[in-house]
Amino acid sequence: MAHDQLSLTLSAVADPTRRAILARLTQGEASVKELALPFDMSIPAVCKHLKVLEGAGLISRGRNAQLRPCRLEPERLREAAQWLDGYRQFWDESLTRLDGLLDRLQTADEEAKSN
Amino acid sequence: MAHDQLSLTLSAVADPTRRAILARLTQGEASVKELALPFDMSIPAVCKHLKVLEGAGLISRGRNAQLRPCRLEPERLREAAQWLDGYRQFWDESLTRLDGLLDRLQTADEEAKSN
DNA sequence: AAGTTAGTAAACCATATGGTTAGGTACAGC
DNA sequence: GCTGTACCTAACCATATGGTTTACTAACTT
Repeated sequence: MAHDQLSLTLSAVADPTRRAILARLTQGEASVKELALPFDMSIPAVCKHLKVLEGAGLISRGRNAQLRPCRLEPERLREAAQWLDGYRQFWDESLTRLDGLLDRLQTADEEAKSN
Repeated sequence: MAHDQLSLTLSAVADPTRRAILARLTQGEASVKELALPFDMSIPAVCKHLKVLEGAGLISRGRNAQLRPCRLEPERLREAAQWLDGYRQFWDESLTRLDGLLDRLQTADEEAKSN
């Protein structure tokens, strides 16, 4: 739908089947059949997921006889991670605020004990 | 569709309108009207995006008279960033391989010069 | 040459998504 | 109590998504 690269990457990776495929590919190249094995779904369905991943640039495909092995292409994941990094300060911030709250609670607790 | 938390987070964030809303909310709380302003789309459409973001736990909503202010909730973004971190080694690895390649090219170049 | 294996393409289907308009609810201010 | 503002719901529509089955192509095997 939206076809900017980041949206492409994120929506590709928003599907658990496709994330599992990526996880498998961290172990090394794999054929379509190998990739399909763990899933309770038809080979063409897996093919479609691979097309989505390839379209997002998250995998690339080779050729070896009648096999078309898939390989992980991590660059676009790096870009997505960079986008998320822009928000890191906000969860760090809430941790800081939580720490502050815990500090105040502890102080209050110690004051209560000392009374 | 897939309703595990990570899929919810990633598909919420896969839409550029919703990412823009999140970006706006890093500046602080905002009303629906304020959030809708930059977009060339109806208020109900923005409302739907807010529902998706809220459903994914990426924002929370308050109440102030007839306003229903939205506030960023970064925790789920942190979880998504953690998932992506699992792949960090792979883009680091390709950088390492690229570095190695550049090293070899440079060495070859220097050898060529010295001949 | 015939058969088998790996993968893709096409047609189809159900449901999800992202938008619209029209109409409703809740609160504030005169 | 009426009016305007802010927001939400409902109904609808077009397109996207995720799956199926069936049929095809390409390459290896015998």
